[in-house]
Amino acid sequence: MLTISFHALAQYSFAFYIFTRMNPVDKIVRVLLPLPLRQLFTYSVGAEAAKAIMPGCRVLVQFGKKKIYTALVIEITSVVETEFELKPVLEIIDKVPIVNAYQLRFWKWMASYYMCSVGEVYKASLPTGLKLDSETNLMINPDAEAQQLSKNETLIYDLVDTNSKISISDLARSMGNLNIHTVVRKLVNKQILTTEEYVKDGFKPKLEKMVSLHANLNHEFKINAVLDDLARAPKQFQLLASYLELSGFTKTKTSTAVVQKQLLEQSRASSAALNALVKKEVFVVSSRETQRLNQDWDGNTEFKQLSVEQNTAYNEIKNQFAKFDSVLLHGVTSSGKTEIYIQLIKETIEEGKQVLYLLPEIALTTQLIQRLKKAFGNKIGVYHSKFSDNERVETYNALNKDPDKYPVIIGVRSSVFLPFSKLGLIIVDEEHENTYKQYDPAPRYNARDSSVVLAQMHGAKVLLGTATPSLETYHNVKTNKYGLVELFTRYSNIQLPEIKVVDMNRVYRKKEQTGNFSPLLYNSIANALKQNEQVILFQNRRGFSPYIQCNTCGWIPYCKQCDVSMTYHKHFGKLNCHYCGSMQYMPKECDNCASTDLSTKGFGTEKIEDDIKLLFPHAKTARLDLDTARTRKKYESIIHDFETGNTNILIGTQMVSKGLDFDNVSVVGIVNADNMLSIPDFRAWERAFQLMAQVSGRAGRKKKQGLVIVQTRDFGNPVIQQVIDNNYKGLFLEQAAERKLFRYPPYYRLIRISMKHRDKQILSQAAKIYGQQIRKKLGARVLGPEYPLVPRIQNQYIKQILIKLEREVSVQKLKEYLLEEIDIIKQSPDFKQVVFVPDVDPM
DNA sequence: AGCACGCCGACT
DNA sequence: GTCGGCGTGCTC
Repeated sequence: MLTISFHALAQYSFAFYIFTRMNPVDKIVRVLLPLPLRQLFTYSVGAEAAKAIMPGCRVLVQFGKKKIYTALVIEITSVVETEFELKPVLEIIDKVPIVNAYQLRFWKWMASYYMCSVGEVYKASLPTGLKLDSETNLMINPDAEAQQLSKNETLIYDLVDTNSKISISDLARSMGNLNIHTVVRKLVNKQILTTEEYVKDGFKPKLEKMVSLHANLNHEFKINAVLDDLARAPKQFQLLASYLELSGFTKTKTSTAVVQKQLLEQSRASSAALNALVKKEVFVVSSRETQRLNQDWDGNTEFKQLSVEQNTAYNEIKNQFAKFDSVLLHGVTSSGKTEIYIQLIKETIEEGKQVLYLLPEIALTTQLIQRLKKAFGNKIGVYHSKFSDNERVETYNALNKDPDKYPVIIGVRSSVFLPFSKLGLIIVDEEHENTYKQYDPAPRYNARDSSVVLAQMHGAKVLLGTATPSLETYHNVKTNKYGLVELFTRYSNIQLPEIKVVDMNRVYRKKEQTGNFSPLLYNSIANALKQNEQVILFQNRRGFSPYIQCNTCGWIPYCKQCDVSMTYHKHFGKLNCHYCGSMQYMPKECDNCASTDLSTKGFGTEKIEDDIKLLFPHAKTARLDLDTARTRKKYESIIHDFETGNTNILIGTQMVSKGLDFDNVSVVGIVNADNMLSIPDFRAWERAFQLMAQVSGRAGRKKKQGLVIVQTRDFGNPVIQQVIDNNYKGLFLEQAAERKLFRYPPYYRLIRISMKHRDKQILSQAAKIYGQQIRKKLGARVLGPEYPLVPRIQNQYIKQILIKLEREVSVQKLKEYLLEEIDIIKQSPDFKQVVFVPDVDPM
């Protein structure tokens, strides 16, 4: 099976070579490089060494003048003669393949569907620790002769001198990312600097010290003699006694090695005492490889009894799986979908198959992992970008070596790349989430859609779960591609919250507002606090205010590199561009008219927290957004504080809407629904519905109905009514009709091609010509080119072309055609540096 | 992607 | 006249 699939990948033909010169080598390998290049490359390898290589193994190769990359072997063949000398494989990293045939097939599909190279997929697939690449280090040549240096040369010389050894990338960073290559090359040519190519260390296994008895102590009487000798050294005596206990010697009379850390803890002895015993030849200390990953489960597993409704849904899912490969589980928030998943997972792993449980990036909470650990203990592997890279390598390797080590993987979108060999079930939880789509860098894949394909390759089933399905998925249900199971009762009869809408136009007209709060929201918060209940406030915008403005002349500060207004962050006292991340100080006066009358406009989470602190000085508040929860630890501690009641009011962006269960939240406030509804995107209303429905789902307690307050100036908006009525089907029908009319997904496929260049004119020209060219073939399916909402990011102008394709059109040939046309445009000298970025099924 | 080669304008 | 910036093309 392996060979067949690898051949399928060998889309790159050998005819490329003209065999002119005899250049016999023992064996050659064709390898894949982690680069956006569409070919494989050939390296030579000695016949003896070649025996150790298999397709799917990594090798180190030099590519270009300097760089060393981790390439992946695709094919091993006999000698051919090439017109140029082949470079040799520098090192064979793996004895056993670390990429299997399923993965390669999946990569190939992904590259062609998402219009990128297989190398780019390869790069995205392996955790960084498995892709060693080289850096160039610079050092001073001690024998260099003194000579006159230019300004930049001196600067670089000094930097290398003070660091004694510095990598080119570090040097470039300290020089402000200037073009340093030319200067460095000159210094190397003058023999002032020397270079050294070194391969960065990748994965390092974690070592653990183990203590065992010295070989001399092979009889119980000898041990007893030692114990007698130690009568006057109580710590050492205690150590040995503890050892005998821990190693099981006391019971079995045979001893095994014991973890040093554990031994020291148990005996409360110091390492000095241990060293003394090593010296006396009582103990021997050795190291062994250990896991970084928590294996702390006590082995007890626990399965909750399914409720009647859950059980019905569970059986229904199984029925549907008999007819469909993919099934949507449409269940309201708190309907207990997780318990159903657990049941299905249990069954799948009992059949000896693997399960992949996908979650959107942000929702990967301790809450859910704990619940699954309770059911499956150490059978669960977690794969998450906020785990350290070494931990991810461990999970990858473990899965590759032993498919039964972690039969259940919980992970974010990139876990579709793990080395599965016998998937039985993929669960895509919160399937509507847009974090399943990667935007940058390539591959711009959607993990939800990709897992349907991945499952097909393994003959596995896919369960998509959500309270608010994406239109795409629901459409697939309607057209009989996916099965459907509905679950509309909440677990343990928690009532759905009551949703009240406040007309903010009216509130502002009557000047009834307190800060940004209507009387209803204000009073409800006050009430909840009085009852010792918790409040969640949702505002889909971070920072203090989205922009500031001069009250005299209307001037608004914009980012210098992007055409977008700067967001004010009070905490840093700075203006921040949310597109390129650049910061600048809050201006004291207007740049245009020097007036000092500047005011903040609009509001974000930071402003709301500020207001709340003023209005409810005794309430403990926390903010959950990208600024406060940059790391997993910070995110978890904010959630933990709220769970345990340490904070009363949680203010946040969409982060607060993700699959969290709190049981003391009585009020949820959607502070401003309008900025969700007014986004100029065809998915805006769908997204607004999803967000509001998900946030609302956080309200409600066991015995008390929760209250959701939606503040809006767009009182009559149908989406708001649909949220109030919890009317998903209404939303679907209305939105679907519009999508059909305006030719959008799910009825049409979209491909968006973004073009970027520093020069506005050149960009417009290239975009126009490309548009005209493909319009010849595609006609009115091509829209644009147009400037996007933010037409310039980091000094690059951007134009976009949108292609709307009927579902029936065979897309594969068309994608190839689109790429060919890009190549043609880029042949023209003027447009060589225009960057084309194709995005299939954009979000 | 990343790196070297080569063309061309700015400044001793 | 040289130095350093940036565009062009190739990498087994």
